[in-house]
Parts: sequence; structure tokens; C-alpha cells
Amino acid sequence: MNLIEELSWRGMVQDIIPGTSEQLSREMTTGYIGFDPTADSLHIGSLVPILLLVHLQRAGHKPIALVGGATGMVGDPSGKSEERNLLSEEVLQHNLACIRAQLEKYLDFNPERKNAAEIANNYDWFRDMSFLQFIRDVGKHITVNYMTAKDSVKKRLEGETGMSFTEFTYQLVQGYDFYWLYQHRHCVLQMGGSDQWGNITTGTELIRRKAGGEAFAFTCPLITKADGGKFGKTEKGNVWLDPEKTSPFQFYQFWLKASDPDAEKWIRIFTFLPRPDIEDLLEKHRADPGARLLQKALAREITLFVHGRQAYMEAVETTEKLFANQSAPAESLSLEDLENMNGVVKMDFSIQKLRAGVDMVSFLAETAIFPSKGEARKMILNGGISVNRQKIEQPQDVLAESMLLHGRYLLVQKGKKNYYLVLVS
RNA sequence: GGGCAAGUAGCCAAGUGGCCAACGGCAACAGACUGUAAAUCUGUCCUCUUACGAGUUCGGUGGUUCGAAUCCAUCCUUGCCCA
Repeated sequence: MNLIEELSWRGMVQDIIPGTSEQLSREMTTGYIGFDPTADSLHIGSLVPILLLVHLQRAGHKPIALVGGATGMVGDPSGKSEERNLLSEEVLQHNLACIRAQLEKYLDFNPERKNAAEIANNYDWFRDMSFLQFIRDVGKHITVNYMTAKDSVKKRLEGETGMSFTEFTYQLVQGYDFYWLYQHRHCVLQMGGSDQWGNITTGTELIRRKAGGEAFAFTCPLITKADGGKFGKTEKGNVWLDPEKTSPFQFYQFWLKASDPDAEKWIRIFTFLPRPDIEDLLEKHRADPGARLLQKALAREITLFVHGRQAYMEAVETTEKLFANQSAPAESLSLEDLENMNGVVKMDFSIQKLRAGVDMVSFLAETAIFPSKGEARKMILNGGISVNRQKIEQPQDVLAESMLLHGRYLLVQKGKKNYYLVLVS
């Protein structure tokens, strides 16, 4: 099975330029994807492009990860109804360095490999390019008619927010990236999310007109959730790949909580499990969906890939302690259990305050589990707070020293799935 | 530069002198039900607060009025049309 067949089966091919599959079968091909340096960590939305590059490399081709130092300064109109804010150069530099470090974990950069991964920064070739040079060398080859025919542009022209010239130019800037990589790195393939299709084809067009060359591309459908919600968001915001921002436990939980239809799609996209394994899993899952085999496999594979075996084991361990036997009293958790719950948010609280008598609302606000007393109160009235697996009925309930697990811990639950371990000392 | 239209909470979108912290929808969070699922029903959803109540909102700034998101002036932003 060649790469395109493999990816098609996984549901990872949306648009494709004819001949791409043949090119990939013919020879070792260099392909690239651009990453947006809008934050100092990649989040699970960027996982798909990363996986595409990994698939590419595993199939024997050479991946290039392009970090958009230059394009990040401009802002892509695709998929956005409004122009985005420009980032300062310092912020960009910081973000670039962080992202680069993360990418190095997932791709093989060992230069001894023929198809070693590489990183490129388009700021390197745009930094010294003048505006006049750009419009003469690049702008001349693409007509405005061609540019305005792109969906991303058309939508904005028809919409009521308009579009700045800067954004309009974006496709040329990205197109030039492809051209530059084509000329200097023999890169003839670009991949990306389906919202990038317009920008990508501008690149292939530029390569055709300016260099008389042939380039290829395909895109992956954007990841969606069956219920229409945004993918990759939790109540705490983005799910990041950086374990400092999103603990491996939280990361594991995110995938474990996937709905059935989502899990069926995601298992193919986000894991490298071979087809027979996945089909087997799907079959078992449909026979007994309550066992959540699919979600467990999904969470396992991705957590292993992103955070490694150690972090995965810890996440599973914590999950079992917290969720496997939910009806068991909190007292049944041993001191070791509590102290080894990696990834659960940990808080501190002073024993003096507890002894002086503190009501639930103040306690929740002061530990920063809630930002204000008002919110803590509302959540209690909603029945959303438990301490040591006992639901708190009244906001004015007072904490007692006798409630401490092993003389020092309180296990606080916000909702069913958010746990906080408070160390009282 | 001229003409027209518009700017309301995370988003969409009502409201056009007092009953407006502002209808409704989406998203989000929680509860019930369940499988840490979906669907459904219920609650919350500007901020703070001892359910009371208080404070700050409807592009900005000034004004009219007992009282404005709603009227006036001016400025800013955006769209469309004309030059």
C-alpha cells in the first residue's frame, strides 16, 4: 500500500493534485507542511500535520517542517472571518524556537538518514526580500483574477468584514515558500489542512509558471467533532502537546472522553495502528460500546506517541484510581495512591485556616479552584462540587479536620471529571 | 473627497427614551440519565457578593433629559456606491 492509499484509507486525504500518488511511488520525494507560530507550543490541532509528516517519513520520503516566521507575521485569511493581530518579532522568535524543539521529538532529524527531516524558516528567505523585488519576481506571475477566485478570498470579498491587502497577499507569500523550497530543497510536495488548499495551489501554479516545474500536493480534512463543537478544546482551553501546559493525564483524558463517532474517525487519523488492528477494534467496539475499547486504544496510542511510555503508564494509573471504582469511598485510596496521582491538579491550603473553620465557598476560592466566591457558590448550588466523593450540598458547609484523607489531603471534584488534590498543611 | 448603511455580551442576533444586565440561537460549564459516549431534559452563562444586593456595559468622547443601548454632536472602525 503506498502512502496515498494508506492515508486515503485513514480518511486523511481531502483534495489531491493528480499525479501525486505516482510521484510518491516513483522516487523519494521531499514534502513540506507549514506550521503557524501563533503560540509557543503546538496543540493537538497541529498533531495532524505532524502525523502527515511522520507518515511521509515512514514511507521513505523526506519531510520538511516549515515554521512560518514570515507568514506568521502576515496572517492567513483562510478559515477566518476577521483579520488576525500581527505578532511582534520577539514573540515570533520565541514561539519558533519552542515549536522547533517540539517537532524534533516527533520526526527523525538524524542526518545519517537519507530522508532525515529538516526544518526551514521562511523568514530566512523573506527577511532580505524587498517589496519591489517581491512584486516583480512573484506578483508578476499570478493574476489578481486567479487570486480572487480562491475560496478564502472570495468569502471575504463577499462578506462584510473586508480583507486587507496584507491578507490578500498571503497566498503569494505562501506560494513563494513552496517555490523557494522547490528551487532550493527539491521539494515537490506540499501537504496541509484542507483550508490551505487555495494557498497550496497558488504555490504549484507559481512553480509551473515561474520555473516550468511540476509540483504536487494534497490536503487533509479538518478535524471536526460529531456534535459540531470545536475540536481540541476543553473547559480549560486548548489541549497542548507541551506537558507543562497540558499534563499527560489531562491529555490522556481528552482522548478517552471522545464520543463514539469521533473515536471511530480519530483512531484512524491519530494512531499508526495498522488497518487489520483498527478494523478488529471497531468490530469489538460495536459489539460492546460500553467497554470503551476504542477510546482506550485511541488514548493509549496518542499518549504514547506524544508523551512516551512512562507518562502513559502514569496517566492510566491515575485514571484507574480516580475513575475505575468511582463508588468506592475516597478513604479507600492509600497515601501512595494520592501522592502518585500524576497530572491531577495539585493545590495547597493552610491547616490553620482549616482549623479556624472555613466554609466551602471560601475554601474553593482561596485554593484557586475557582476564581471567585460567586462562581464557587453557583457550582455548589448546581450540585457540581464533591469533596472526597461526597457531594457538597450547601455553600456554607464547613470543612472539618476529620475530613482529611491520611491527615493531610482533600480530594475535590469539580463536575465528574475534574479532580483537584489539595494538600492541607 | 461625496452619498448610503452598519458597529450590542465568546460568536450570531433582537431591542430603537423608562418594565434592559439587555429577547432568542449557537458555543461553553454543571445536574439528571448513561458507557468518563451520544441524544434528551434541567440549571448556570458581564463582574463582585452572606440566594438579598452592589458595580460596570450596548464602537469612543461629549451633550439633551428626572431617566439613554435607544435622541443630538463629534470622532473612530467597517461595508457598499460615486469620484
